[in-house]
Amino acid sequence: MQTEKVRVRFAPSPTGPLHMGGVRTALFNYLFAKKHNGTFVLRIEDTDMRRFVPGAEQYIIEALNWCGITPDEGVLPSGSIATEPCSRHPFAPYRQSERKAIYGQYAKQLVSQGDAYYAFDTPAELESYRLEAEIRGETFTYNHLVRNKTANSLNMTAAEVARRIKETNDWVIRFKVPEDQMILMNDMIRGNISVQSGTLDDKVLWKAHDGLPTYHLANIVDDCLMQITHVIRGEEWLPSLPLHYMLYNAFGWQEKRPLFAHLPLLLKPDGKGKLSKRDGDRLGFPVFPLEWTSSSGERSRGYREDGYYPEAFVNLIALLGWNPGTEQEIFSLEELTEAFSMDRVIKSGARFNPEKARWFNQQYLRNRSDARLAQDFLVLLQKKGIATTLQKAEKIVSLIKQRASFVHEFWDLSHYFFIPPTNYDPVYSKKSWKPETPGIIRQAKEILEGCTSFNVTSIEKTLHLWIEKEQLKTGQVMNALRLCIVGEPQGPGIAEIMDVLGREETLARLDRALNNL
RNA sequence: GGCCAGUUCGUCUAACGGUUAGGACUCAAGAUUUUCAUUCUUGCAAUAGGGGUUCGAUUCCCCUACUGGCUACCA
Repeated sequence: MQTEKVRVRFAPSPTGPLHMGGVRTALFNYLFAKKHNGTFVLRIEDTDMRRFVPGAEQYIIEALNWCGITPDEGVLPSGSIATEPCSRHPFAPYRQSERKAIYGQYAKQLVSQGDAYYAFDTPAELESYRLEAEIRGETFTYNHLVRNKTANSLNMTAAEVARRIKETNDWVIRFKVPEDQMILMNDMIRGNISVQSGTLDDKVLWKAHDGLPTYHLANIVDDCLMQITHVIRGEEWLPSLPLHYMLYNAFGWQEKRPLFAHLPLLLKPDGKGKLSKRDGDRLGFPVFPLEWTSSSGERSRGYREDGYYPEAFVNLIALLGWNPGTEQEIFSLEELTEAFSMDRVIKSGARFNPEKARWFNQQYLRNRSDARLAQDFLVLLQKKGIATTLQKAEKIVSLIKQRASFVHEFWDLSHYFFIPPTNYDPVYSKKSWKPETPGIIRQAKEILEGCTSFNVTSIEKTLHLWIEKEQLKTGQVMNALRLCIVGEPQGPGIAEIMDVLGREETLARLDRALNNL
């Protein structure tokens, strides 16, 4: 076990918006770091220039920021990636494209040690190997059998190699996987894993043309240089773990090799496979923390724009693949940090459930103070062109909040406070508007006019006294009043609504209903 | 196809050899209520299959099935 300070990193590629699985990986890294008083580093792995997407890096930073899982190292206060070393960011730059100069020597070291080699296969040649294998019903694996037959630095003189490198651009550096070696690995979540090296292929470490290493080389070199102690990443990386172990061994870095934890994947709510961008559109829920518009103008919705609280979002993704072992389900980021432990991470993939996501937000909405909700409500009302006071907004919020999961639902739940009903729910009318009802409403009007102070308790008291005296049915009267005032069978207690509306508006609505029904 | 990992209610999960297999979401029923909702109560619903090991397997081992990932000069 490491005795030095815990250092973890989240190392996304800027190939598009980070999806919720990526955020979860970042979150677990963050939680692990905080739990152990360690450092959470953000590093941008942009070694594939063809897949680079402008704006993706900024999106990643903004998304993490929205979630409150901000990196300790790698990102400047301005929100940009640190490019110059300083006390806070000692290993800058943190963008791999800016670290180009570093990787070359390590690739060359492996070649000169005999752990890697120059391979001169053209793309066309590789393609034909694949085709041949396919005809035999196999998948082409670039292994020791292949490297013995192809043109590479293993089977030519140094002079020939030098000549080839000079003359062509079609060369890569491949890792030379031992022919027959049992690779023993350990994962913090899965325990011991072993694999025969003979089943592995000679992965490309250095690409032709763009002068950049592949993920594998850059990742190992940077993790070592940046003194990363724990690599927490998605399960899709598990098949690369043997290569990464071999790389650490080849460099003689086995002492510095971090501990690995491969997180279970997030799966589609239905059907097969891991959660993808498309599922959101198809099933009607966001897969991204923030809204994203692609260069082609295609828009993907975000949790933020859908009205989720970042706390709720973080809470719900934290419980996908991890649980505290208690029955607690609602956790602040601080509580998560306290409760998190890697040995309670689940091994199997977690199917995402959008309904439970809603429920989480509902919990957070309920726990918000009326004052805070009223602020948001006011903004929403403003967009509808409705002016009201903070006091009134707060009062209405307190009456409707337990019916909502999102703030944007407030309007549907409260419009009748601001706009009198123009049409009356037909089913409800049929049920509550009887021949004798107009008479009752007229009487109710008089009663309400005479009600000394127009507040909830006095309205209720007055109404009930009258109902009792006249031997009316409570339900009959209340439903009729609700029909007149709200127009539909929904909402809080009718006295509460009258209280908010005020005497004048209440009576006006009764008159209106009398004329229209 | 090959390699690796996984498999408890529909979903998220608890139980790290001994429980009537627990909780949450969803759904259903009931109670409360002037409507809707809330709240409360109850209910439906699971150890993939087959072999072992053991006094006893959800739990340990093996096989099969299924699921997922990977199999690029992508990460």
